Amino acid sequence: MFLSEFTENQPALFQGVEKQHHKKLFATGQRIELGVKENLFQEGECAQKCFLVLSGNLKLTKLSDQGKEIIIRYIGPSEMAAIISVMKEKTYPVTAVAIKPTEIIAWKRDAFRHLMYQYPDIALNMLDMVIDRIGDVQHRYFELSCEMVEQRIARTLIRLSQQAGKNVQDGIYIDMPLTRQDIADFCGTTIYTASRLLNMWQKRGLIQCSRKSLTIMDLLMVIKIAESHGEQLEQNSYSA
Amino acid sequence: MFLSEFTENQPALFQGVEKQHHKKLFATGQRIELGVKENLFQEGECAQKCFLVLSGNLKLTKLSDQGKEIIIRYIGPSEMAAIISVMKEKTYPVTAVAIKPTEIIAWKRDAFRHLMYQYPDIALNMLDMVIDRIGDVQHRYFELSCEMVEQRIARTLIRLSQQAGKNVQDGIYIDMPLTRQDIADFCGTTIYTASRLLNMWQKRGLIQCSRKSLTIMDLLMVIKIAESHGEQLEQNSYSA
DNA sequence: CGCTCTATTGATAAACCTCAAATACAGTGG
DNA sequence: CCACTGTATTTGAGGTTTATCAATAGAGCG
Repeated sequence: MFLSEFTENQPALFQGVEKQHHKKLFATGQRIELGVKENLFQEGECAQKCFLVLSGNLKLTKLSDQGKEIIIRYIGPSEMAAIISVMKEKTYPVTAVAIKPTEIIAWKRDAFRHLMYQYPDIALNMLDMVIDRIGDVQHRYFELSCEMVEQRIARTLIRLSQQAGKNVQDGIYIDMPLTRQDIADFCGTTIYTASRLLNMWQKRGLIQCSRKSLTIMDLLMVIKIAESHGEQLEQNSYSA
Repeated sequence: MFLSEFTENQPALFQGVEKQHHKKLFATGQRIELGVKENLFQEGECAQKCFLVLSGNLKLTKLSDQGKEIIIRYIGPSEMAAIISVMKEKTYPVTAVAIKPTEIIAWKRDAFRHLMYQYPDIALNMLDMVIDRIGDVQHRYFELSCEMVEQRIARTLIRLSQQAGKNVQDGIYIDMPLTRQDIADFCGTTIYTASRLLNMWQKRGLIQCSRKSLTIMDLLMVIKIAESHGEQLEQNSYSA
């Protein structure tokens, strides 16, 4: 984790950081238009901020021209977002939605830039983080480009389980409120296809899902599907 | 452009940079496995490098498990690549192919990291650059997710014309050797579909293409296709 | 002028989206 | 606790886009 690492190594530096941030709490469902200058946390004076999630989860989404919502990623505790606000003048249309009560701290653009100038460690940490991000997006680009829906949904489940999975008696429970629409939007398919596949997997005992919960019972099998090179495992997916 | 900006503002700093880089020339078709430690520019001692293109063009690609090639991006003069090598220990499987004779300068991992520590401007410039990159990938992720092949190919042409376009008498000539396969790989379709569409556009006078050259005659119309919300302009694409 | 590699073109089929309709569910107020 | 209502999900049928396959044609090269 970026910040804690940093603060552990150099507690003195964090004093300065501490002074310049703002704490905020968002209720479930609350939306923050990251792209709108005047709207970022409702503080007109200096809206260009980046932030760190302390607790809860945010969903970062973007709306296409045709009204289709795409989920960029989910972020949870210890993850940062909106670094772009710090580096770029121009705004860009991304929305963050709290899917749980979420606590964040934010830095103003100039304060954060100043910090990075003053303490190159911060800049390098940011760079490191942003490069991880590129890896992620690029990987998902690949999946979309090469893989079939079945594999992509499987990967989505794996991804979610890595980020918000909790070991429970009968598998890995994904501790986030997710709709079918969310899952579909996260891997570039439709709610219908997602529904069909999830139900099939449930029948086969791979997962256990209801409206509000999702548990992976057989992770190995899900991984197998994600990594199958497109060939059908067992029966045809769309039959039965 | 990152480096020139930097050198103009602080010529003294560049002296240090100058000393620590390596110049290399690649012939057309030469491949560089960026992911293989021992192979990056054939200098085993310290393979983790990032580089800047001085002249020519490189194609950055990644091979999928199923053998499908995906083009990550093309880079030309003044663009950097492989920053990931500087920030991450782990290697990752990307290949750069020179599609023209290409001259680059490279920095060793440690040298570049040191530079960034010493001169935060460099780190911030890198951060800025990497964030631009995220924007690009993310945008292409969107396109793949929401748009039809026709629009994506149109966007690819626009993108290429922005990067390597030269104004000529009858349009914008794209100054890069591109095969149909390249165009297909760049926007996530097949050579067949790309061929069909390009030929159709040629018949309609939008572009002029042969095996080795590609000229956009009617950029406005290409933009219109790229931004059409999926509805057919004129006849059905696959007929005629 | 054969040989190889790339491009074209037609036919076919697969994957998946779209639409419509039915059903299940969660929350709410009585 | 139950009926009610609005939303989320499921499911089927049909259609579209685009990949795949196969075969041919063309370009460049020694």
